[in-house]
Amino acid sequence: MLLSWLEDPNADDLVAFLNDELRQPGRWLQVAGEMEVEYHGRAASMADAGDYLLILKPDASLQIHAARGIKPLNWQPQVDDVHVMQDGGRAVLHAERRSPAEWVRVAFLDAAYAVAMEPRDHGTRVLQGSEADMQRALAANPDVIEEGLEVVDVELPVEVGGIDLMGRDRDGRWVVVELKRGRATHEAVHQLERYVRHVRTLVDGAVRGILAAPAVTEPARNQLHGLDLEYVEVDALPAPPAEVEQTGLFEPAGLTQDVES
Amino acid sequence: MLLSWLEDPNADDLVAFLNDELRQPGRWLQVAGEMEVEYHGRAASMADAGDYLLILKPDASLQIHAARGIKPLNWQPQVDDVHVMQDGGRAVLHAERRSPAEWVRVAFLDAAYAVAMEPRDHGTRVLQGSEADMQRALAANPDVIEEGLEVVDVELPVEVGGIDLMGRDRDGRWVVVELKRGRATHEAVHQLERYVRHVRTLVDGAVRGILAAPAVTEPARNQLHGLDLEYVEVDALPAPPAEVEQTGLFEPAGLTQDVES
DNA sequence: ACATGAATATTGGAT
DNA sequence: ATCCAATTTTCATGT
Repeated sequence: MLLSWLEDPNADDLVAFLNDELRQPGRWLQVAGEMEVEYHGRAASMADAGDYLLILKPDASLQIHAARGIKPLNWQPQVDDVHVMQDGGRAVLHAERRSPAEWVRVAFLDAAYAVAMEPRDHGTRVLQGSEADMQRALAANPDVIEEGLEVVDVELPVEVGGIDLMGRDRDGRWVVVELKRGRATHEAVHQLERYVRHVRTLVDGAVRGILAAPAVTEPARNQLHGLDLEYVEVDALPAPPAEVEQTGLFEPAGLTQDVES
Repeated sequence: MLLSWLEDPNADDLVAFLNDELRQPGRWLQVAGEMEVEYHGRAASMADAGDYLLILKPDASLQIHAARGIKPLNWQPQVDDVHVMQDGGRAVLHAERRSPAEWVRVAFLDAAYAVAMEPRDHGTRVLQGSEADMQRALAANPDVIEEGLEVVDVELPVEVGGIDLMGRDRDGRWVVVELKRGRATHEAVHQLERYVRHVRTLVDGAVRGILAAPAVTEPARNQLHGLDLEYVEVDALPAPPAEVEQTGLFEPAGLTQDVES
């Protein structure tokens, strides 16, 4: 991964560097240091001077991270125009998005470093344990939900939304199944209730509603019972996550380190 | 912002560097280069070798970014333990979280650089235009929703959830108001319908339901009408976002640059 | 620790 | 372009 970089640049050098690099396609930039950040658009925010990390990716997404949290302090999923200029002796970056109309302005008070990378094509990524995976697995093997259950439809669109699994139990009753990959809340119960109520207007005979999830919140479980709906415990992942000790691969040869919290 | 850094380190140097820096509290680390990333926990994922950016913040949050998108490829909001070690000639970082049990493993195939920063205390940040702001503004000035509306309660907890605004109109009828800071969808309509239905079981007389948002999706609007509920357009931000041209502050002295997409 | 609901949610898919 | 639903959602705020 080619890269060029600047340490502790002054405003002139930083402006020149950024303008230079932004002219090249495919660049991935990072600038760290003391900044002020302002945003106007879907909301509006203003951050006083602080030490932040600005990331500008080759896909023209921008994010500014503070020293804590997963989520950026400010961001823009798609930057349509970016300008870098000098303003009052400071390097200033202005990123604009057309739709929705919004902009982020970063004033660099004291840049610690700036890096421009040129990443090669990234590798592929596979993810297991999504709700779609669950749906596929359960559609192929409905017995996990209930002995004798037959799946008739998957992601069946009805007026009030999409029914995850539609089936018939061993007694021929219709069964509406709502899936959640995580702990199901009362929202999931409301969804299921809506679907069941809707299906009851469409078909004759009994209609059962089953919430299938690895866990339910206590209030949700109570609501379920009150509405005469059912809960079945279903895991999102086929196998439980392997522990470090179980794999045996990652025994620390280096230092064992507890992270500060 | 103090920092130390390494360019194009070999496995030994990277392991030593990371172990060294992780021992210090308050460090903010970034490592860029070719990596393999594996995750097991709430889900499971595996990313082939690719150019990524790993960020380990002083609050013990970890994220690994690919060259596109706002969201990281992998992350961990709270790392309880990290180990850095050598494995088959590669530097390997293993980050573990206890609850929920999950881990991320990063194998560095070709690190381009590693930086350790020590950020000072960050500045303060103010955000305008949240739903809470909307709620406050409308509670203080309900005429924006409707002439003569009187707000009786804010965030009123009822069995089926929390009612954003509860009021009475000029004719003394109860009014349930559901707020959305963005475009309201059919989910908001369902929420409002639930609240209105519930309130009707609690009080005598007519109960109106109003969805207050800057916009509604077309299906949601149709559902509203079908349920005899109402929509009022309300902006989340007091003033529209200022354009670059309007401020006059950010005229590019530097290069005007269109970002590649 | 658990539950709840907002978020500049982002992201991918369907229409 | 719009709408919809999942997300390892994260995050703040209650209880």
